[in-house]
Amino acid sequence: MNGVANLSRKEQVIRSAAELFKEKGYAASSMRDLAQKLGIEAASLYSHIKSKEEILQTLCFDMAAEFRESLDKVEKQGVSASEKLSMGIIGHVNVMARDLTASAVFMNEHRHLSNPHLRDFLLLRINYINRFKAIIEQGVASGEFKKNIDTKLAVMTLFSSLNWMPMWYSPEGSIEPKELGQQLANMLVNGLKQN
Amino acid sequence: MNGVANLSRKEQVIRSAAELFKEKGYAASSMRDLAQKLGIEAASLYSHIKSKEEILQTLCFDMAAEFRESLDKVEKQGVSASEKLSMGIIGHVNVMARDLTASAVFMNEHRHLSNPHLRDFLLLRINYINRFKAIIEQGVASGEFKKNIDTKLAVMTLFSSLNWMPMWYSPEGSIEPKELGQQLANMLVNGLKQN
DNA sequence: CCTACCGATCGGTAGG
DNA sequence: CCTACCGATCGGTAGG
Repeated sequence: MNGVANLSRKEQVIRSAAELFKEKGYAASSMRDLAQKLGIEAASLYSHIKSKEEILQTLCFDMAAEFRESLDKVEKQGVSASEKLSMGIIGHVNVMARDLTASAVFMNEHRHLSNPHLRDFLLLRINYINRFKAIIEQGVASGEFKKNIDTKLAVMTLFSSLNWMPMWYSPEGSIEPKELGQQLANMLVNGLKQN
Repeated sequence: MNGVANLSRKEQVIRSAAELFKEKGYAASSMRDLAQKLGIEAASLYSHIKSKEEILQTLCFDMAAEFRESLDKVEKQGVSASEKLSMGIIGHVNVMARDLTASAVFMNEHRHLSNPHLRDFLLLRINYINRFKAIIEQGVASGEFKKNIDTKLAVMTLFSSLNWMPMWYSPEGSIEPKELGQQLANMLVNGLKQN
């Protein structure tokens, strides 16, 4: 009946759940914990959501959609592979920085999705990774990147670095999201060593 | 009474538990799941272990000790900072490759330790990370690494890359542990770009 | 959003 | 290593 208020309350539930899932993990977070965070009874949660897993699905697939949109824009740019890779990294970091809590859940808790959701999620993820891999391969083909790199290893290393970020990064610290993305891109593309 | 047989059986329990914890996560793994894997009743597990958490403690602190020993050896070498960093990375990868299952648990499930174990674990980890950070700082001071890198960011990126490895690496694949360590070290120190 | 409640499952113990 | 069992907690429903 009250669509707007319901939506807003549902978003509060999802937000609180994300914080809880990030902190304790999905499986160790109980609906009673979540209710307590919101100051209501556990049974009352079910007027806003259908199930515990529905919350996880929302968090995971919403993040996946944002990552995809970010990469869509980058692929349209007519720039070199190394620039494209940098832009992809910066875009990925920006999406994460917009919601570090949901990003952490996306990365660490997706395995608790049941099928067919888990399967769908993993397909989205492998697709996203392969699009980055293609950019690296273009860079190898064009001579921008080293010929002897293992592109699968390179792309997995890249994603590892990016995906752990929500676990340690705090926007209150010295470095801002925009600069973080640029530093990360620079480090992964150019390495630590003085040329 | 039968010390050797007991120890061996206990190790089987811990090994199976590690596989389960890696696959489903600690909180979502039940002692009944574990018992089933071993073909015994859940209650029988408790003649080999004191509690579910004792298994997690064993896995986490044994891995932590191996990482520490590996880094001890590297620090004794009288080599340049970039060589030391490469050796540290290769050593870390070697330790992980020796037991990918325990490594995954070490990385993903340590947060389920209760205090004071969790606190102790986090102290060990921050100490290990700071030793790597010191190597990077030496490299910056000596001019081997770029002056403008954020060393905290660099070390967190390094560990992110390393720590996700057990999640995607399979020794049955094309690349062997030794080469994986070298490629990883090369990528992080020198970057992807052609010099 | 609440009270009252359900069946299932949890980690673990007693006693052999 | 087993049978038998415990109190606690789980996700979720009925009915208001």
